Amino acid sequence: MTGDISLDEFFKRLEARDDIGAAERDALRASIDSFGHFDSQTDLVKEGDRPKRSTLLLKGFAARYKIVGNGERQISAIHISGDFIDLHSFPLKEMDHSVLALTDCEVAFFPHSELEKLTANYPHLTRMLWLMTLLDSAIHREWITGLGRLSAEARHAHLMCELGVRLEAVGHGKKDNFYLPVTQSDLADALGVSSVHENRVIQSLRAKGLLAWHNGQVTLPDLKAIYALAEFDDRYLHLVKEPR
Amino acid sequence: MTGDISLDEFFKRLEARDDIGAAERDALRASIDSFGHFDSQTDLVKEGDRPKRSTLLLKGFAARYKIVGNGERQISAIHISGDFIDLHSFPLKEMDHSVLALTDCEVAFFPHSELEKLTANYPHLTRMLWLMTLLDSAIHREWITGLGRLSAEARHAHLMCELGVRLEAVGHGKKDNFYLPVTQSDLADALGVSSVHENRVIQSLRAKGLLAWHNGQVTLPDLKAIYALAEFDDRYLHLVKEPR
DNA sequence: CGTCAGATTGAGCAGCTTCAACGTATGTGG
DNA sequence: CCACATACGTTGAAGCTGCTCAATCTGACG
Repeated sequence: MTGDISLDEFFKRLEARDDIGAAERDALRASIDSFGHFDSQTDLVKEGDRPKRSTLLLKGFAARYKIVGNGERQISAIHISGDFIDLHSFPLKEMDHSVLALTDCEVAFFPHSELEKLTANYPHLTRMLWLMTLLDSAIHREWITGLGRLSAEARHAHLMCELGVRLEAVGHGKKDNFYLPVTQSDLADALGVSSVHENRVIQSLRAKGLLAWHNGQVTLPDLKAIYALAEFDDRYLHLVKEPR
Repeated sequence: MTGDISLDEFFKRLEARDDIGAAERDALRASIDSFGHFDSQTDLVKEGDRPKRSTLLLKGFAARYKIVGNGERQISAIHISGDFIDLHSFPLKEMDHSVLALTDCEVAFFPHSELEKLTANYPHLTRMLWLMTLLDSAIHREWITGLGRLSAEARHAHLMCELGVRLEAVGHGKKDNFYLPVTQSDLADALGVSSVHENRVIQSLRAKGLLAWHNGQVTLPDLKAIYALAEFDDRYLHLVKEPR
């Protein structure tokens, strides 16, 4: 089962922000309790859960979401390989939202008891894990800005730009060309629009020559133009390697 | 200058989630470098800054915000007494947004070098500081859900409910009655609407008997009804005292 | 009394929703 | 291999939410 499984993307994500020593890598690997698989469209964790472990996404796509009163869904984050999907449940204890597998997912489980040992013995590594949750927070703020002040078209464009950069940073595809096997409905729920309108937004971007999307393969033919339309600046992703 | 200044609200905010020992309190107090004041409408930190210290808000209201291309502003968080406004700049290093004083503000500064010592010597306290940033994150997610899937009226109601609970938790007013000296424009920028529409939303809530607001004093005459309209459930604020 | 920030009002318009239908690809059981 | 089911994508038309522009009102303050 563990044959193919690697922490490559996770280490890349960390290394993109600061050096991680061999001892720290070993400590991280030793903190893993087990590996797991989730089928597409199943929940990895549910709102109200009190997980005793945190889940690192090794392979696949997942989304944090909440359901509102009328049954509509809002996605607050899309996670890719190398992302911890619920590291925050370690200090927070109770989940205030659910996480759904958008595709089949491979994961690694880190028991909170092991994470607690890390916080006692590896201060720098603790700050790096803290940092990982702060990156989620930075992305949340960017989404809030988009939802409040940008058009649906700009928001869609922005999400494509963001995913391109994040995927490239963990070695999956390029900024302007990557695999994104999710539905228009999923994207609509992330962007806060109806699936009908999301479809029209995509058509509009296609017509402008800013987006191609076939069989889950996204291409952004004119990066400069789509960055401008989306008002995208990747600084909020903090892809700067420095002592932390 | 330090005469009136106390960390009461901050300790209340922490104690609402877990016990903080005397040694931990002392360590926190000892980590303070200096105190400061900011006039209303001035920036406490600016996007792009690389602060060498983190700022704890002791008194007043502040807002994190970004400006978009057409000059519009989106507020992504409203902070009250006892909130760290840029604790995330400790691991993140660079600010990806600015923070504005909505009123006159009193603050305490924690140099990052001191925070680093805390992470080396006080693992539990470190997790509590981490927790403080994760609460911001939880609020961000709730705002995303509102911006994406609730009406402007429900969002306004939700924000009032949230601020009531948060203010009561640090000893400022009651859930249904508190002081909020900000403008309708500020709220509009937090809720992602125009100030004209925000004014109409407020009038509608007043007409329904769900909101009174004079001279900055907010009253929610029918908590149950406004919670229902806002779909407000305070679990995302994690006001549960337990070992962390 | 003039000034200014903030609040309020009206009218017309744009973005997005809703409802409903239809298209298209893939898979499945008989 | 066909009949059917299912999921996803696409299209049209009507309507609502919230925006823009512009004017007016109000209270605080010098």
